[in-house]
Amino acid sequence: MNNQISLKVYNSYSRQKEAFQSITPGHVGMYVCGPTVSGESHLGHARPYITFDVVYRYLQQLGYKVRYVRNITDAGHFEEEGREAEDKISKKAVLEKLEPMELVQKYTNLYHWAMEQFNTLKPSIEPTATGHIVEQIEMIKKIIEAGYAYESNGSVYFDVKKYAVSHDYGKLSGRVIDELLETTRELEGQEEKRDSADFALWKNAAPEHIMRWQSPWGVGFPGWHIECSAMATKYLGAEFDIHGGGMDLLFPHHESEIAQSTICNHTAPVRYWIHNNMITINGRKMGKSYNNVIKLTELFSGDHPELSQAYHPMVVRFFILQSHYRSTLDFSNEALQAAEKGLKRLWDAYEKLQALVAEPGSTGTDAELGDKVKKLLTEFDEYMNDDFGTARVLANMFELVPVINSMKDGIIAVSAISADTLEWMKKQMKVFVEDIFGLKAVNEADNEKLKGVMDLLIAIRKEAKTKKDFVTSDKIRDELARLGISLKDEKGGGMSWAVE
RNA sequence: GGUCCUGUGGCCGAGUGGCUAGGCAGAGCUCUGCAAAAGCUCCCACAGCGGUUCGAAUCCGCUCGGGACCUCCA
Repeated sequence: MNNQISLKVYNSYSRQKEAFQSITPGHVGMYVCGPTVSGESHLGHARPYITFDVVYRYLQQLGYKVRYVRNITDAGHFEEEGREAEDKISKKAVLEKLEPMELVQKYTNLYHWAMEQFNTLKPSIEPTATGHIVEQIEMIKKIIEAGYAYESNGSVYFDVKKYAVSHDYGKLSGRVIDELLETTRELEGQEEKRDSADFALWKNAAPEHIMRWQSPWGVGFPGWHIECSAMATKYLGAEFDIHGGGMDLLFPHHESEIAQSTICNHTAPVRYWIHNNMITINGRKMGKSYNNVIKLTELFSGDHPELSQAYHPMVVRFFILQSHYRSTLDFSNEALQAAEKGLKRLWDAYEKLQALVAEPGSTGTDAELGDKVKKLLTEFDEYMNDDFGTARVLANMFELVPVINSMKDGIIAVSAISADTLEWMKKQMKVFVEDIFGLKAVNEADNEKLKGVMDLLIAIRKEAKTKKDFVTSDKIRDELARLGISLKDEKGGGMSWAVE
């Protein structure tokens, strides 16, 4: 609990790191913008979910009871405001000859599957937009009553100009309201708005719309910002601690959320806005409009022209953790392959560490080494508390790797560090590697039968080696390698194996 | 065009006034029947030009390059 007071997070709203203090002591409310399930998730989507998964895990590690709300946008927003009276989901449903909800279900399932591959924890609540139409309508009503929204031709718009008179519209995204008001766009349907900066709370639905609901303003569907405001308010209250999402949502999505919720609830909704940066490919943001999307299914199977091989979900997770969440992260095969090897090295050492046994009562024969280890371990907490510095923690872990390997190989005696330090290292590594970073073994290896077979093969190979029958010993190792099982001789005559 | 971010060694990426980041790749050595793994050592970078400072990759200015948002977007 001591760490709770030293956590600092970068708040996009103030543009600086702030000491984190939850509204309700011991509790944290966190809302993260979830996926629009009108298509498959891609590598770019993986970043926020893994980033905020680590935030979620870390807050819990600090002793907070966290309510983590991550929505599913299944209501389909219009393609481009006012231009096409057609929502994404209904459009694609026609193409694929599926019911809208069937399509939504398909991609929701796929998304859940991918999240499971990444070993992300499930959110506390995963509300859907279609399940909260009533709440959204109620919220819009309140905004109209307050005088900050108006109805126009069956649609409802938020009055940005009026809001800006008394509120700081544009602060989060660094927008200047006058400039926004000047922006003139020749868009169809724009005449419904009093001002081009206004945004839709409710859109009247053209007859071809499949997803449509009855409202006080006629048949239509909710605007694309209101669902988050409505669901966050419902499950986290008028004011809550953390709102997360990608930086590309800063404007207009999150800016609009602030405006809506502020009018409706008479308070700014969010204490800490946290935004992750983009994953780029060849220096360019990954996104549909750039035609450079690598879907998660493709990433895991290697089936994409940009990919020279398949990448395991844990490799991707590790790759993302190796950079700071607020920096752009550039995808390349080289970088992913480096991550793959790095993760293997780290994980191997991690497993070796857990198998080390301390000498009871040992106080450590190498004080310098002991101090170094303790310093590296202490910094885990320090770095995480400094705006979730996962990359720096990993760097420290890699500094521990040679120490661990040397102990395993007997180059350094286990007793070089005290029993207490070793125990702490084992525990601290476990907490960070598994509990906070959410990493797990890449290969699902060991079942009992395979283990039995391997024990047998190892025994035969040992015998052969003793007899200098290297033909047999090499045959065993080489044939296993062909099957994807690596067998390694170790110092002291032992052998270890792993499924690659 | 406006707003903002950014430019680190072969590649990826931390860091941010003085102290080796780290990973991957590469070179050498040790260990080893061979191999793999592992250990040790080397490769010591911060776009360019000025300025501030005892001292700058880190602060300021300019130049050049890259990017994000301003429209759906993680």
